[in-house]
Amino acid sequence: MMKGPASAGPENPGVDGGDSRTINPELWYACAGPLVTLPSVGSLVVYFPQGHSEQVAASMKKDIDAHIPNYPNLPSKLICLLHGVTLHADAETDEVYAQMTLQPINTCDEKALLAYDLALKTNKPQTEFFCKTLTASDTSTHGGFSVPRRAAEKIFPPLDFSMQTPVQELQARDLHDSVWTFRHIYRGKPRRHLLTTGWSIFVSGKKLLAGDSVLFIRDEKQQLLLGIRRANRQPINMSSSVLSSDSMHIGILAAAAHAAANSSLFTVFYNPRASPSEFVVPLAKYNKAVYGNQVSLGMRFRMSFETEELGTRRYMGTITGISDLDPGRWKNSNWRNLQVGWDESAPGERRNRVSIWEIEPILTPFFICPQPFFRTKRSRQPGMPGASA
Amino acid sequence: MMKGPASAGPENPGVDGGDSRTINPELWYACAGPLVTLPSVGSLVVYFPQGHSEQVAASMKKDIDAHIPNYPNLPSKLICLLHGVTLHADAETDEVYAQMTLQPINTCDEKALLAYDLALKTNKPQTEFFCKTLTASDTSTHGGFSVPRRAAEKIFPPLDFSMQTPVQELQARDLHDSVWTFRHIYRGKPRRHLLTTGWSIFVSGKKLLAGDSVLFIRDEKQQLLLGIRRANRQPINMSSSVLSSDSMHIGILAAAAHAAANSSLFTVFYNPRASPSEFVVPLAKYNKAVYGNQVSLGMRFRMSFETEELGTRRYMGTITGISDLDPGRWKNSNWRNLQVGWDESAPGERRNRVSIWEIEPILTPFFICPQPFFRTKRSRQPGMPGASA
DNA sequence: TTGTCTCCCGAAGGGAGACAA
DNA sequence: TTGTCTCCCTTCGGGAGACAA
Repeated sequence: MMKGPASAGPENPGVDGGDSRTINPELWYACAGPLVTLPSVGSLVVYFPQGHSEQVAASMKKDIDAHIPNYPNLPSKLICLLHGVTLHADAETDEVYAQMTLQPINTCDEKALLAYDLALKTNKPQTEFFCKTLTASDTSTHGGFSVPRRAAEKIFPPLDFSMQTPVQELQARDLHDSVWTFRHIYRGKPRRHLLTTGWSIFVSGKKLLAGDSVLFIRDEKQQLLLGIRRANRQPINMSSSVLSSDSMHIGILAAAAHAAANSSLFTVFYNPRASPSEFVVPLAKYNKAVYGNQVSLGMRFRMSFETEELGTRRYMGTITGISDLDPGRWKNSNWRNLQVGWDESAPGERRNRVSIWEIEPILTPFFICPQPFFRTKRSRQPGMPGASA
Repeated sequence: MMKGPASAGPENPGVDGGDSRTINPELWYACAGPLVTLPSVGSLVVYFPQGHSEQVAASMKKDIDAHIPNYPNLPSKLICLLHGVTLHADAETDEVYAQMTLQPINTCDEKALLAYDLALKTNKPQTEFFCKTLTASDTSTHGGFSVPRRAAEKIFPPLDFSMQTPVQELQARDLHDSVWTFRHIYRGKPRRHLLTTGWSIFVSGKKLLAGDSVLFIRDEKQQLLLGIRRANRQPINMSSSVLSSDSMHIGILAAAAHAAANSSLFTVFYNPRASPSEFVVPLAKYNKAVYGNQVSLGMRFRMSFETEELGTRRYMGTITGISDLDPGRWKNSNWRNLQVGWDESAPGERRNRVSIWEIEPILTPFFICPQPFFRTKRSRQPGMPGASA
């Protein structure tokens, strides 16, 4: 058994510590999942304090307490200029998250805002990759990783098949720029691709379990990148010995309120896998959804969900109600104000409340708002931003 | 090798998850260290937002950013009623911390407050314990833990010395109420006490390194308790993928300000080992120190520090300056407003700024304020709480 | 095509006394 | 009294093909 020059464990060229250096965006997006996009720097976005609060609550496994003070000056949504986005990965868990710097802007010029319809360029890189959910054998202490044939052929450098048992050494970088080395061998009867030496160190290093997934990417420079996605979406983390959850929630609201009052910058962390809370939405996407669609009770729609193996699938549903999620605190918010039912029973947790920009309404010719009394009660003037903005 | 019924690892009877159940106070205090006391529930305390902020900054390894808004309505100290104290330990690291529920009280009746001089009952339990700093051999993969003779005799149940090699099984509970089982044997030539089977599982489970300490307590019910204290006081934790450090600081200040404005409850976490920031001080202790002593430049004092092995030692120093730590944000605060020099060079990090209630002034008959011009500039009226309260 | 088993053999590590600081 | 070493022997677990789903 030949050990690499740096013996066991990953080799980390960058001075990491946290993860404050540049993270490979391809890998970040691959780990984040097919549905995650981030708004472009310099674009306008809508920030929902309510959604932000929800994400923190999900991360803390704790409901928002009732005794958080109201911030009457903080609207349920803030139009912001997105000053910066940096990609990160948790040093412990590799969980991906993004830091965004936002600046609330004056919303007096509503016309200009409505006209804001920048092309939603998806700057998600498209690259060759494969993703495999780990089997019990893959994570067992006996033996290595069984590489799916097509995956090995598509992603890994070709082996020298003139050898009796073709072998090579693979190097792949993870989100922290740590290099992991694997022995890639083609052996057995019948022949198959395996990763042997180096694999178990990776599994234990990342604390992977059967059911978790690994993904390999080959980037444009023919370098291998390596990411993980954990199966159990249990809110991994902390009951935080540092800050009470009250203080956290207050911190979010007060920081946003302060920034709104002064048009100053504030910073949020967006954690795409912690909870389905895309609380920073491109203004163009928001406008298109809110002013482009007539939503009504009974309306049918499609919505994309992530599958295993990094694909997407669309499920059909029906709008069963339109109401504020938290009428006390966040009145007239568009945040998840649609109650929905689903045609199929849920693969994982299907949500029973969504926001309008998450769905694709199906406007059949025979089903354009036939029941006027189903319309939302507060008749919304088309062409006006929501009441509380 | 006889495995316990529950095979490897600790047995955890309580449904832990976090640590929300009752933590053994003796063990908590032992792990917290000899200098840590917590104010009594129902007593009055002084809360320093500045100190709280400092602790969070230390936990985040991040300085307080300049662009945190000022909270002009938030004084540098709040007199609070302490409604509740619960003891906790971090599920990951066993780091001890306390959650305190505070209620700011109206400070109009200053006379009553000054009169407040409840006896500072130290409710720290005093129990039999021993603490040993782990050697390289203790933490090596080969062999177990060498128990100091006196420690074994004082704390462990007596062995049956009629046996040729006396052996017994020990069970000890940690802060999470997990039970760890060890084989305690008296063998070797010359004879010594050792913990063998079970020890390495404990070391790896708690991620102990040479230099860390373990402590065993025998409580009044003759049960063994087991705690750890880590050597490297590196701020262990998180660059937090949940909340920006700005939001955290704002959260602290806004939560305190909101509670102060409404005389409502708020919650803080006090982490005695994260940083020397005792930011919740019994009012009696505060009053005694602030109004009982005349502090002057050049004044000599003693101050207690923790030694290894859970003892205390007092070091001598001299007051070299009296000034606000952060004159911009927290004017006229008593929080660490004394600059000090030390007679001996520091064992670990000796602090160069302390608060008056942390020191014991030495009032020599020949050294009672001989230099009037050394007095603090804003002549403090004795009998008046600090200007900003 | 690939997940699991079992077998083989080398590495890791627990548990003992020796020895010395 | 106790920290480190070394030796012994068990256990663990990487790495191979067998075999079956």
